[in-house]
Amino acid sequence: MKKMSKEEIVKISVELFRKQGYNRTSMNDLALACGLHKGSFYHHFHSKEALMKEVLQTLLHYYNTKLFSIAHNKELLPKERMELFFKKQEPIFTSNLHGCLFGNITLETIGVEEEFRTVIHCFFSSWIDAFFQIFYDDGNDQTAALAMAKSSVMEMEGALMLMRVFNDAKILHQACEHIISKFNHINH
Amino acid sequence: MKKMSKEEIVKISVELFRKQGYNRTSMNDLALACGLHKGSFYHHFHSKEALMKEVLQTLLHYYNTKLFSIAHNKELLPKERMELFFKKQEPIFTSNLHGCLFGNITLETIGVEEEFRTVIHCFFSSWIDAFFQIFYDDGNDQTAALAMAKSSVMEMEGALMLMRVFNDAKILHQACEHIISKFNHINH
Amino acid sequence: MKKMSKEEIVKISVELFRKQGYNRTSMNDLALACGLHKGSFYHHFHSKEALMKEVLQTLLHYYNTKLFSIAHNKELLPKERMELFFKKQEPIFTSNLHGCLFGNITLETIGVEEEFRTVIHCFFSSWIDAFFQIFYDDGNDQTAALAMAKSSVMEMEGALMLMRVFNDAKILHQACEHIISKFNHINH
Amino acid sequence: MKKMSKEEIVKISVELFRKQGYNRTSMNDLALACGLHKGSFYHHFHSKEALMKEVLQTLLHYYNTKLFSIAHNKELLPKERMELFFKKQEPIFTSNLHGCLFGNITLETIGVEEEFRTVIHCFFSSWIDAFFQIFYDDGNDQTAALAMAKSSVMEMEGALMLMRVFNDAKILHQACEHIISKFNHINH
DNA sequence: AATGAATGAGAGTTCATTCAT
DNA sequence: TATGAATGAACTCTCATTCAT
Repeated sequence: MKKMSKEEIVKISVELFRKQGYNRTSMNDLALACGLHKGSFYHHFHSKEALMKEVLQTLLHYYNTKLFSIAHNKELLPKERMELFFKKQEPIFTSNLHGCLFGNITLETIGVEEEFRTVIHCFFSSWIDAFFQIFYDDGNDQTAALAMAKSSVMEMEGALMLMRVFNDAKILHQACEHIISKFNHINH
Repeated sequence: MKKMSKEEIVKISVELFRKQGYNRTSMNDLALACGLHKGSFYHHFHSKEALMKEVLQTLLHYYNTKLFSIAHNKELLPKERMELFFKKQEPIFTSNLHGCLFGNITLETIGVEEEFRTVIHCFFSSWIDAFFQIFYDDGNDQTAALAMAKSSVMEMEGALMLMRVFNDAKILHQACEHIISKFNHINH
Repeated sequence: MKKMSKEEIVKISVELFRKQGYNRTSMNDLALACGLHKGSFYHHFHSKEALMKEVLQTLLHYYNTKLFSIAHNKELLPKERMELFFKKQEPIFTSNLHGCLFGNITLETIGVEEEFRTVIHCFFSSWIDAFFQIFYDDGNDQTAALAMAKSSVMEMEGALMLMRVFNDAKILHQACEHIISKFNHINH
Repeated sequence: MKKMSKEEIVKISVELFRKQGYNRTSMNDLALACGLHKGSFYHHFHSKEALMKEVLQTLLHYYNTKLFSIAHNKELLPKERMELFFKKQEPIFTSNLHGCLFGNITLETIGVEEEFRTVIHCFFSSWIDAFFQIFYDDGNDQTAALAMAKSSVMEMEGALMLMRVFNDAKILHQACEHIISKFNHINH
């Protein structure tokens, strides 16, 4: 009788969904990975969809508090915040070369599963907001900062895709450096 | 009795896979969309995987000849080539806001279905090659041109992702403009 | 909800396979005969082939312990052992005139399904071994005893075939008597 | 455009059915083996069952005229007839170690496909009749000759089964020799 | 005749979900 | 709360058969 907390299940589920995607990960896969039986899963989550939603919300909360919050830390210079952001993000996204769960499941689900759209939307909005803050504080005007934020998020998600295609974590690293290179030198 | 050619089936399949992804598109979905019976599909393709491979290869060939080839057209200025590329690509990628099939299925399948990796790999390599040619001809040195090419492809794939998340084709358009803005003014 | 144990399922499956053969018995047939749903079968056996293997192995074990073991019972005269063997075997093989599962599926599967060959091989080897022991103990030398054992097994399998063709259980009975008639009179 | 006569198709079908059995041999398998397309098959035979019936009838006729007829050739001694029978039969039954079509499909179909029972019945009756004739002419009384005939056919069918299980054509050969050894020495 | 496309039933299998114990 | 058995829908795929060309 293994007692599993919701948190542990969510943690393990993140990893499986991140690797295999939403549809190719069965409830059985998840249960086995948790050392539970399929049926036991339904004591914690009443459906696969509900589990996924909780997974995404937990992850969003984690990103908000651990990563995106860095952008608002006025004790650091904008460039320093970005560097810290990259430093903290890299081990998460490159682990096992499986990328970012949100990115991974966005294109798989967005055309079919409306239920995830809201969380996904929030995730990307928060990320863009975070980068916007950094670029704005770096002296760019609002429109410029927003454009830079969006384009940086895009570049990172694109980098995560190419990283998995080419099996090469350096691709993500270089994208980060490219973004860093956009910062004003005046500030330093 | 409706007669369907492989080409027609592939065309219709592209659209369904593009919208719904690989796993959520069943052989039945595809058959119905073609006005055929489930079993009739296997007259043309011996498995779903084989169909998908043919879909991807056909599409890759299409991109190579219709889009990526533009990059090597020396009769146009580099920037003009890029503009033509964007002009031709936009209606394809934005139609129904379903994005780019390759991008859409990459993150869904790459961790599980090894069989598609090669075509996907080719697609991204060809795209990067094409952009490299343009940036190189625009006067950038090899390393710079390659970096610009990669980062542009990433930005576009990221833009396609955000386009679908935010239901807004403008996002892709702006990414294109952002890339165009990187061109040297000297050439013009 | 009807609960079915593996053993019960195997028992029922033996009967169906014995009557209809391997290929003409569908998972649906088996499920219905067990009062289960097609899909429920896969809770117990992960494939039809796996089910069949278990069926054959269970049956082989049954034959080894209940029938072939008689051959080694030194408390009985060789001829008595053979008579006991025939007495015990007859109700099994003649029930519903469906013959012997191993014999029935050997010629159906041996040219196509390599997976069953090993168990089938074991079955016939064990049977020949058993008869060899009896004939050897009856005073025949090794080569003679082996030849008699083989030819008796062949005659019985042939009899089982003709029994089903002619719908007549007597055919098997006569084959048994014919084999009994080979025993030395000296022992008695 | 390959023109195939019914005879050629039947010949090829015998081989496939002999190896793979009835149910595991698809119309497609047969068509391909004949260098035809599935659809073309139905110009010659209106169903798989009809094809099989014709295959069995053709084969029965072949056996009747080429093999079983030997038994009635009064110019030869009974034992010589049996020897000739075995000589002619052996290459047919041992080729590719696939055995005898009738034997191979009897146990697969007899419990399910009533349509083949009659031909199968005829085949075995003819065979037993032939052997009966030989043993009767060898000086055995009617009941003895019939018993010997039956038991010889059984032994041969059993030998064919074991031959395939043990991948060893010698098994059939030894069964033939065993049968030959039953002949009266007085006649020779 | 031969072809190639379509049919439709059904096979084996997977899977999210339910529920008695 | 955990288990293990059952469910039923859906999925991929096979196959005998049909039929216009």
